[in-house]
Amino acid sequence: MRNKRFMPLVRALIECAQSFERCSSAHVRELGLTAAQFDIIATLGNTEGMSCKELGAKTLITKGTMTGVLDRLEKKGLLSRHDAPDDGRSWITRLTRKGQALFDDTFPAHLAHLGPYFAKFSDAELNTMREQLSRLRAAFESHDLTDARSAP
Amino acid sequence: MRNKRFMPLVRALIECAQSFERCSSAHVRELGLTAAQFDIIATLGNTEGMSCKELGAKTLITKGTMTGVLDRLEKKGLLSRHDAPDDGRSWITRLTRKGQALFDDTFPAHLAHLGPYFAKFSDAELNTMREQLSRLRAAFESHDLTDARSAP
DNA sequence: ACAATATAGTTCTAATGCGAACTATATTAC
DNA sequence: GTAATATAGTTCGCATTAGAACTATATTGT
Repeated sequence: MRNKRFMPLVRALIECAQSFERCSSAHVRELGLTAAQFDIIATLGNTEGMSCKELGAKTLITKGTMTGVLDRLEKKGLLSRHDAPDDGRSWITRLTRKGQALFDDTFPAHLAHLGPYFAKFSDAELNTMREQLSRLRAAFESHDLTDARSAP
Repeated sequence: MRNKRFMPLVRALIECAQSFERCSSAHVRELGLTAAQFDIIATLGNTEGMSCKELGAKTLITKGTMTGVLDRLEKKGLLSRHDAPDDGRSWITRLTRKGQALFDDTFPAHLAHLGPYFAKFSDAELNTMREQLSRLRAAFESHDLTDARSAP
């Protein structure tokens, strides 16, 4: 059957991603934020703000979750929501001055925290891994593996 | 500073893992289970059962979450808990006949569902990726990046 | 213009997910 | 043997996650 040849890779992938999340979020929590909250702050840092949809695409947080995360950040005074100029359904979410200050304080510190974990990997190695993971992801995203599909 | 050279890899890693989770759990949900529940069923399938701790190590579900997942599976009649013979604090969790039947029905089907996503990857490629991911994970797990450690 | 459809965000429910506090049992130190 | 400590599971609080139903606004087809 040879059905299971990919299982060790799957396991390594999931373990690696979880291990990174633990590394990363342990540090982020010390900064007083959750991983999802930090993700939003990091994405909005040094930008003019963006819509909920754009945030969802860049952070991989789904929209149902997004509302709650943004609500809590807004309550903390770290971001604000403004009417989008050209779409009455949409908001522009932007860091407040306090939020931008938090970004300035924590983002470089977070990168500095993560850097050492990658010390043993050359740029070329990081690049190769990135390419392979992208290729694998593309395979996962291909919804029509063998089927023909009717019109969208 | 060259501080951010690893960010594209991190992003690719997280996206790839999430993409896999979506692929996998979309199929699992059709079988009437959540991803965590299926993970437990798959781990217990064809075994004599194991402790909560062992399950946690094999599935990466933390013990705080484990209780709830096992409770729901027990309520569905898919597994049962028995006293551990040599440790009064511990349980042996085992699939019921119904649980084993579910495993037999769904596990091969799940592997068959996932297989095509890896069709374009050779065994050698899968192996290389697995090794690299393991190496990366080992880096994340190394709590002492620069420190010496005392005896265990 | 108007109806059909699509999209942006919100709300809802169920299930994780994590860390911390807690209980009960084991193990160790002395 | 008893106190100190460690471990297995449970419980709790809070945040996140996914998906589905819902509201309000846009877009499209005619």
